[in-house]
Amino acid sequence: MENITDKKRAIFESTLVLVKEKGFHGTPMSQIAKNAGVAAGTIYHHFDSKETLILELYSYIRDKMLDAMLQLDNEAMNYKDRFFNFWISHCLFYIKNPNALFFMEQFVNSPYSNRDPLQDNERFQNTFRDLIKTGVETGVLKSVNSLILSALIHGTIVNTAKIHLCRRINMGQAELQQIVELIWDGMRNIPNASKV
Amino acid sequence: MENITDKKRAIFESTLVLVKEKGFHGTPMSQIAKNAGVAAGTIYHHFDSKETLILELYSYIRDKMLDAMLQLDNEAMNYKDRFFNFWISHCLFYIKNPNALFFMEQFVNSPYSNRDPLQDNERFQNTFRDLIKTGVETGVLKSVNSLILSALIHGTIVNTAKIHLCRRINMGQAELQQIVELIWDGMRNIPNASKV
DNA sequence: GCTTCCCAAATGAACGTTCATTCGGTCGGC
DNA sequence: GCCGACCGAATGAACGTTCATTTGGGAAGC
Repeated sequence: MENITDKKRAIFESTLVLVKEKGFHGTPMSQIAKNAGVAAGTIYHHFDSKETLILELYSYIRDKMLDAMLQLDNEAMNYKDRFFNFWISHCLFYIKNPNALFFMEQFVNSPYSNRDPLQDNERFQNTFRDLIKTGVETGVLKSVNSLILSALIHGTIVNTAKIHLCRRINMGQAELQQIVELIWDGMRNIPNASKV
Repeated sequence: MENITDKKRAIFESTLVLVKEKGFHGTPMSQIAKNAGVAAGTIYHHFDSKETLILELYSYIRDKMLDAMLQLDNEAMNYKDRFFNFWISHCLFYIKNPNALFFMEQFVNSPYSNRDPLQDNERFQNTFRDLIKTGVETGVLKSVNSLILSALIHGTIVNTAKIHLCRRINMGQAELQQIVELIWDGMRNIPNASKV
């Protein structure tokens, strides 16, 4: 029942795991091939080069994440619940897919991410940004540049997942909830807030 | 008037710039040497290997950062001011030393950072953690695991600096101040906070 | 003061390895 | 028998590292 796509996926998964463990530099194409159960040459039937493979893997992961996000989002919820739901489900996605998280983190901090226009990256960022923008415009969130706000919030999500995964700090639903509350307290607009 | 240390520093600086631009993988020793104005072999008089060079550069940067932090900290301040001062000066350090920031970010997301015990890394993390711990213990900050809190806050600092450096969002003292306020609102303990 | 010797610092061509990529060939479906 | 998918040994370039050699300056001997 193995078709073309399955082989491609095997290559993707193999690359993902190896890059997480060894970094881009430390993962030879030969080992990607071996772990994927294919020959070295086969990779070049599916991808032009190692760089292309990495770039396409990035898009692949990004799309998988976007799907997961959109599936869990519920526009009918009130804003706070939607914010919480979004934050937590996003965070849980990272926690459940550590390979994806570490790959993404390495990727965005590498020269790969600057070579490509990454234009359709926009769709991913916008999904998130729109939620924040709505919050700012309706006065639920603080009146801060929504680009800055969404980047900050995304940072807290990634960070929380990393803390959970790297340090040995037990972090269940309760702790996650505590952290979102904290983020929310920072981001939300406090009408009666006038002090020196 | 050039002594041993100057050569080492030249190698460090050269590595820092190249790693930022091209990543660990993309910076050959030969180019590090060329940009530092030394011969390839010279690097090996000062460092055992490329890995050692990277590891030592990491320590070098970390210590420079620690010095900058400690110099600006003022234990006599009241807690909130001290928190703000710390956050902002830390953030400004990153903004003024983008090469250091991007190097560190690449480093911690690379396999290098797991190979080494990094025991004296503790001293760096503790400086920050102690400030947060004090806040939690005196009830100024929310009663959350201080390890988590300090990691979260450090994340916001790094993130803010990156937003400033990567996106073209103008971010002066005023915007920075706005962001710390926001972080502070999230982290501080709100005594009369009981709601559902 | 001059010469000699010494050694650490520095050099850069050469080496051996590793790795991305290529290519001639096999196999199975149509 | 043709075609696309797949294989894996072969290739060649790039890279980290080595080493025989040069350089420069300071100490010792006279």
